[in-house]
Amino acid sequence: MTMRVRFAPSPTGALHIGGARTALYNWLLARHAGGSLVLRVEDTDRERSTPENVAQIVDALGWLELGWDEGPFSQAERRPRHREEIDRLLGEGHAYLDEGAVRLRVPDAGETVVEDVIRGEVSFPHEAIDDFVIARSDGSPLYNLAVAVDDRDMGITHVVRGADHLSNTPRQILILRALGAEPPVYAHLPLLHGPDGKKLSKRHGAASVQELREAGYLPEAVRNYIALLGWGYDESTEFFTTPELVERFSLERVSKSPAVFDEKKLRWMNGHYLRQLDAGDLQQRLERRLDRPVPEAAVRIAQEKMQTLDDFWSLAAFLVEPQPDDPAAWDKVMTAGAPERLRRAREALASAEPFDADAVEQALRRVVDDLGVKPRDVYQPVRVAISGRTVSPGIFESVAVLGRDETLARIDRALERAEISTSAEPDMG
RNA sequence: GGGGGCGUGGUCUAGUGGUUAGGACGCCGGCCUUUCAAGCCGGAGGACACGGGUUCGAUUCCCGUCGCCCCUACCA
Repeated sequence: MTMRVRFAPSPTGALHIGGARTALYNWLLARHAGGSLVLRVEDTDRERSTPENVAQIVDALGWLELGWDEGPFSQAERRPRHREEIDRLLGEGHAYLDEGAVRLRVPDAGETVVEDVIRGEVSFPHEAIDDFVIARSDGSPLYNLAVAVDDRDMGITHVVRGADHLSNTPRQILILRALGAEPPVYAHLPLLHGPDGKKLSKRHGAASVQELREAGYLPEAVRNYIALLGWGYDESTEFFTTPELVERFSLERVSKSPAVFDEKKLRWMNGHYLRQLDAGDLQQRLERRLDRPVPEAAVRIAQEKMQTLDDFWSLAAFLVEPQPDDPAAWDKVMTAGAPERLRRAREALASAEPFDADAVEQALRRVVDDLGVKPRDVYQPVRVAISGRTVSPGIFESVAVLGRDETLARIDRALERAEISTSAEPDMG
């Protein structure tokens, strides 16, 4: 029997990183087994489900490059089908009316056992399960009923979802059995928690896929990172290409304990992916994102220090157009001796030939030697003069990319300012 | 309250009845006679939640306790 899995988000909000991970695991399983992934939108809560949220989820999956084979199906649209089964359950005595609502008859004794791939056998005593409602008094079907009917109708072989559904599973099995169907294989993934240990919610930083995208993360990095939230392959491998993930992922190795989303590690991993991109590709992604052309040379030298796409602008905007000074950077670097060192740097750069990173480096090192100062005493004023900040791509590369004319012009402007501020504060050194 | 799940350094994880408990992020320090969120090197940090067992020996098996989470809705 070929594997059929499903991703069944409820469109009551944006797709969270936890949902994204569930989608990824299902996708990996389907790809690995040559089976199918069904996208089913569980929108039977008409109060909270919105078309905008559905669109957002579809969009997020698209960005993550997690395609599906069938769907998206709307659970709400399958209501007539659910109704049929509810009537059948009623007719066969498996369910009964209670103040208009329909309740499933749950045996008083015994237990229902969930065979979970990740957690083993989990038993639920029937005494702890009430005759639960499967249809509202207006006739509309409820979650557990809809899920059970849909999973069976759609031929789902493996239900892979968050552990928050484990307690609902015996109810779904009870419905399935009353319908005369065999339950699928279940696998309940460990939940994702926020840094405070609580269930992940909007309050926990960049928790939605949209926010991750806006923050400048790469879909391939996000996939790699979330794959590792609840799963590990061996004792040291951290990076997996998507084909490797398809090949190596297995439910048996999924862990049981909840994980916490750590954006710091995602940043690190994203930086690694960013550095592997070829400059042209990165340039295209940046231009699409910033909606403006950016020079390839600037992309090339910024690449080695970026961790997110968003970092590009703060790191290299000065290469695209003049940037205002960061006052703190100015104060820190433009001390009493700075103007003299800047003047010497200007002089050396004026005659550097050709104006490339090597020549710039030689020129500036000569200034350092001649003055007998520390390298940073020369480099930092130059850096602040051209970029306005204490952080930038490599200084020699930055100067070379900026070009001689622009570099000299910016140093001149800095010199003017430095002289004004130095004479205004004669005591400063 | 009832039922269920989970518990390896701050975080993600590997692992086994006998290991110096491995890797990664983060953190700290050094190097790159330049900043740095990059790179390289080094370091601190865990007696594997706690208490009992079983065992020659338990992080690994059993029981209990505690903690956290989930379900217990005419939400999903």
